[in-house]
Amino acid sequence: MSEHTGQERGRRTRERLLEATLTCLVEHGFAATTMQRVQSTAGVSRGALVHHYASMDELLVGAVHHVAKRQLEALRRAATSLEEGSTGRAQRVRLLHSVMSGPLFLAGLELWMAARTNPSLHDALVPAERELGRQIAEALTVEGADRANLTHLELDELLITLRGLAITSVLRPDPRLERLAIERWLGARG
Amino acid sequence: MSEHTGQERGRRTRERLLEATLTCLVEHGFAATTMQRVQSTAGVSRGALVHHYASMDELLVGAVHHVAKRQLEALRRAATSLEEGSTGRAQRVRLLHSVMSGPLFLAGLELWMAARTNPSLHDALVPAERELGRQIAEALTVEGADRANLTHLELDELLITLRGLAITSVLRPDPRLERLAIERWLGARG
DNA sequence: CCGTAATCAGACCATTCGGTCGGTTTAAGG
DNA sequence: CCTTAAACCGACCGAATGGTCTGATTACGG
Repeated sequence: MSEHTGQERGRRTRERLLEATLTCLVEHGFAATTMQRVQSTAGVSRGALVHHYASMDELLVGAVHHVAKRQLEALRRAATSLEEGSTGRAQRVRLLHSVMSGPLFLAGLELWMAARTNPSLHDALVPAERELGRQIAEALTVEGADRANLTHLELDELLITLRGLAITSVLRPDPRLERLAIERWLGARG
Repeated sequence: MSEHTGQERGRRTRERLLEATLTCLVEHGFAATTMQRVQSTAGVSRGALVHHYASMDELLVGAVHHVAKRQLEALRRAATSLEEGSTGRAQRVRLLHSVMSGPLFLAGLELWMAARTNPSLHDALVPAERELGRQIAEALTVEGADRANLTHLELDELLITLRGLAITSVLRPDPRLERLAIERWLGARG
């Protein structure tokens, strides 16, 4: 049962490297996320890092997909409660909010900003984010509950608000304002 | 009349350096905004840069105040149309939106994100942003037009939406969605 | 006119960066 | 068992980084 196969070992190393990359992004920011910091955070040699990710760009692209994957996992795990018929839009919004905050989202935000001026990151992030959006929509939709499900447009609008909320909270955390903004969003659409 | 005085020369140099810093932030991002790039963009020697801003942190703190100043100038210039009694909330929102997009805001956004993990930048940005918010509120308020003026809370909420809009547009510019989000915000408060 | 302080110039420095490379270990297959 | 390839190691490299330092130039008060 103990998976000590060769390719499994490589897989684990890559996982540790990507996880370390997210940690660095969250704790030190994009500018201070260097290969040396990532390797020491992961507890991995330079050779190992460079073997799996030949350049910084490759590592960052890997991080993009990793963070998307992790966010989707988190959402799906949280969304199981939806299947049990329990109700409304408010719950969906709360679910999405939980994914659009916290360390995972912060790492994604750093990559998002960096992608603006980094072509290879940009080329990886845009389609990844598009796909993530699709998966999120799917995970939040319950067959038959047409009244509570969100349209694509509503989802886009909600994402905008949540992003604004997240980036605002980065420097000015204000739970009261957060709750209020979400309440208003819900209230505005009856 | 020609201001060739000594301290005026220094002031101009500082101005060019700060302007070059904003240019670098917008065109290359925070991570690639180095002292060398700033000095060559500004067309200034290393000695001059380091004379006015002894460290990178000092330069960035200077940039924070510069961008705040420039944003406020832009808003005030645009807000003159308000004084002439011309109406409503929609115009205020449009005004604010014009300040919360474009290169100037982008530079501020880079600094905002960087401030999360840079203490001295954080210490400079938080109070500066608070003050800017205050000044913005003032610039948008017209005495007597109580019905059209925005409350502090409404302003905070609007800023959240506009920030979300801005950061979304960084990677997925969608004028249609932008307009829609703003319309909804206006409509929701009748 | 002179001294002094601000401004500017650019050579220089230690450190860190991303990336290369030769060699070793480990696992898989014939 | 032996070959082969993937995984890993860490010394090494040139380039770029933020920052220091010595002098030159400029402006201005006395």
